Amino acid sequence: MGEPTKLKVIAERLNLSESTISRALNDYQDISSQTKKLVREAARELGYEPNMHARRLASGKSDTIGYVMPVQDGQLTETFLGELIAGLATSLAGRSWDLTVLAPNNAEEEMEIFQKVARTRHLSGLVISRTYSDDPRFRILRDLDIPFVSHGRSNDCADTAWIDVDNEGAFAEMTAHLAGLGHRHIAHIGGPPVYNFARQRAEGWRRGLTEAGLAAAPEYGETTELSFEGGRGAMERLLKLDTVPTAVCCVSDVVAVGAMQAIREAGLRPGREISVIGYDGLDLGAWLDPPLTTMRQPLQSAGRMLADMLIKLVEGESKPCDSQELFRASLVRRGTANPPVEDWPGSRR
Amino acid sequence: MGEPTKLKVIAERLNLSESTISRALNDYQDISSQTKKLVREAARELGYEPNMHARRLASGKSDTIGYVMPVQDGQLTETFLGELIAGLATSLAGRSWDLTVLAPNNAEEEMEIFQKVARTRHLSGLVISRTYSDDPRFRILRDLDIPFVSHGRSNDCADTAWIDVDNEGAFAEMTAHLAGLGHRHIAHIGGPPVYNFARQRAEGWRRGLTEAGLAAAPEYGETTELSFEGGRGAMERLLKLDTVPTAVCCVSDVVAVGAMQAIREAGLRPGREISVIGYDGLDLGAWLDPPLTTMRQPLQSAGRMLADMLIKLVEGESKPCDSQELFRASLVRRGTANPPVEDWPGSRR
DNA sequence: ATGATATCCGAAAGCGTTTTCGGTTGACTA
DNA sequence: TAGTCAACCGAAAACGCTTTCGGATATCAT
Repeated sequence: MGEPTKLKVIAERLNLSESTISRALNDYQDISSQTKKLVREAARELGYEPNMHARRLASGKSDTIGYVMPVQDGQLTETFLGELIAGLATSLAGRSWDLTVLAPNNAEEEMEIFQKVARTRHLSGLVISRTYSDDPRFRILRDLDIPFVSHGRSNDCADTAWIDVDNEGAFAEMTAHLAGLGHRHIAHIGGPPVYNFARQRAEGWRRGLTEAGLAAAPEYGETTELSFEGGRGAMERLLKLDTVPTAVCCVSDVVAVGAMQAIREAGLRPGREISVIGYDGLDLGAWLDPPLTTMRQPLQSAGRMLADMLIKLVEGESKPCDSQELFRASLVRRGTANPPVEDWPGSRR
Repeated sequence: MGEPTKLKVIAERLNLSESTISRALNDYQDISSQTKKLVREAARELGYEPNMHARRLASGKSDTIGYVMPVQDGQLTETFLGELIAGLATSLAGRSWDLTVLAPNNAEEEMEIFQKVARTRHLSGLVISRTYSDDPRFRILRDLDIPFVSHGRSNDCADTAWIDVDNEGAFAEMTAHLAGLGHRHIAHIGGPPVYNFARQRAEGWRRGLTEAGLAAAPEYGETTELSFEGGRGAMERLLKLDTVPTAVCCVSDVVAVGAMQAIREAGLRPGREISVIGYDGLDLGAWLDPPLTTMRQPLQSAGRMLADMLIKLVEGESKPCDSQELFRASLVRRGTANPPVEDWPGSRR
């Protein structure tokens, strides 16, 4: 109730000037620690909260970063968005920065947002996600001189800031796990190679094969949409091959669930005749029968880390190329990855 | 590159005063339409974007609303957060308002946020979600005189703005559907009654029963956490009853999936011996075997509507009690709701 | 005592808008 | 022709803070 207290009333109450109050609160070095204490107490008593618009106008800083939501081509956004945004917001709130969310509906709108940010500088930096192998945003944001960090890499990220999971390592490990169980016919259902993570995961699968001394048959490298139907369709194709694989590495849990369905529809059982491993660590995988073996990446902390990185970039405390962090994903053993069964495919092999 | 153009340069270029430029761009009535056109053209040519901090300071408005994320007690947030936030953001962007996300870690922090918003008015309004039956936030926000809309109702929402789905109607319909299929023993696995939607859904189930001329046996009204394990546990209890229900209405899809698992573990098949209907319309339900019958609510537009409502409230164009919108959920027929099987439970009944 | 140095604080000029108020035109009425 | 009234625009004061610069006082060595 009543007017919010501003610097002026604190100044009058303490018989000091507004500028002194301001500098005291901002911990300037040329204010005696005694007056600082006085000012801080008075500010607390009076319930002072700085007017952020005035502050931002005067200082030229915005203390705000923007999270650019993935363009809504699919609806693959669901899972991690909540956690990521929450992580960003809490980390920023700790330093009394703000998070604003941008939701471009297409690449064009996204570009307009970038342009506007570049002109007005009303956002100090951006977080982008869902990166493409060939992602023009990296170049553009660099050219526009907008500080940014990406959740995921691209071809063009050598000297930008990013965090990512070691997709290739994860899929190499996944493949090794299957090979270790005795599988010799290990296929891969990958995602559209425009996504950088899809390309990396396919690469990891190939590396895993060669490291296990197995050949990467080209017909075992399927590619499909990141959806249930995509996974099912790809698996159906694999099931028609002369030598049906006994194990499949899937680019995502959702795709893996689709693959499982196709396996069931072929009269087989996932985890017996054909092992399946997914990726994402979604809870829903555990609810299936049998529960889906998968790999989980640390997502809860990703938001926080992105925020911290970006703030440091904005404040000039670090350089983009020093802000690159690779996480490892870890195998979650559930029910769909087992040794191959002896008597199958039987007559066909 | 270079300095962003401000009012001054437009003024100098057109030999007009800054104030005229400002009023022309803001479509004041006391500027001739001719100069307005001139000004607008010049502004476009020069790539003018108003400095929002200056604007907000001068006007005293913030043109920003805050979305308060649900406190992270569980992780039930996942599904709808992305869509909701996207809806909010796009709708706001259309009017060049901003969306900032607040992520309190507990009720205390949430309260601090409210206090701060009340003092500084740096956010023009708030959107809250995940409402409780007994939700103190409604009173507090009203007392603090902060414009807000809620996604979900509460006991105390008679004269506040909200949008919600007709939970009671949905579960009455769901129950009627099962009764129409011939079921006479219809149970309900509900959520914690602190959540208003959980209470409403339980109520809808009861109403559906009485409208179908069936009695609501108290032991058929289960209550549990909103999780897979919760659903499984509740279903296990129902399976131990003397008269096992032949159909179950579940408060959410996730709970329903848990219930299906319990049914399977009992050697029965969901959709045959025991029908199951969930709620939320999650995609994952369609991936199960058999696919889960459920009810879907319109979520994609909820964000947009919340934003529109709140803006109108802030601008004084409407009153809270006139901003109440009830959506209907619609049945998604899939595989788990069928007529009861004749010969079951057989000997036990 | 004299200057040199620190230490602390006030004055004042911004930051880029918005918005009120009054003044200048010209047209229109009487 | 004088007066009235719109229509249109400029001047100037906010909005609440930050930040530079210089001035005052006190401290110290010379």
